[in-house]
Amino acid sequence: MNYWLMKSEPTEFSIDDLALRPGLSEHWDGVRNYQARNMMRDQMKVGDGVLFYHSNCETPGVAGVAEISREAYPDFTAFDPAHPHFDPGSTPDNPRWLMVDVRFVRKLKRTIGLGELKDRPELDGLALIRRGNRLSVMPVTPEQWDFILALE
DNA sequence: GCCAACGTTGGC
DNA sequence: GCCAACGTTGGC
Repeated sequence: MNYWLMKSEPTEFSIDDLALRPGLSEHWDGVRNYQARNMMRDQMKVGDGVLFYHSNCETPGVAGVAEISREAYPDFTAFDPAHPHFDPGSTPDNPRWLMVDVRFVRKLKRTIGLGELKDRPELDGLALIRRGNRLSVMPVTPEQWDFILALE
């Protein structure tokens, strides 16, 4: 079993939104980075743990826990010219982008802020806090997973 | 293959 | 709103 951190802007899709979805599950569209796509395609399995991270907002940080509920399949938002995530280079016959489904597990009692994560030497290797990091999907080690959730 | 220009991400 | 950092694009 693997662990992940996935970023979303809460104004677009937040942990609270996920909790309101039927079946508590929703597709995770809009990943447009090859490194992130490859991790989803090659490594993400049903049941993997996900730290739900709120980005580009008032309190950036880990806001909840989710799990992978469906493995990678074509991101259909790339096929729709009217969709903000449209990519003419991706077609149903030859999809360039993939998505997974995630299921709500729980919302944290408080958001564990980015600054707090940066302060912890135990998390030095975490991709999230590497300078200039732009991955929206990144791996988390079991040790990092336990450590972050213990901060709650 | 190089690299400048551009668009995006995301913290602040 | 600003801007640093990054990935992608495309001319050459």
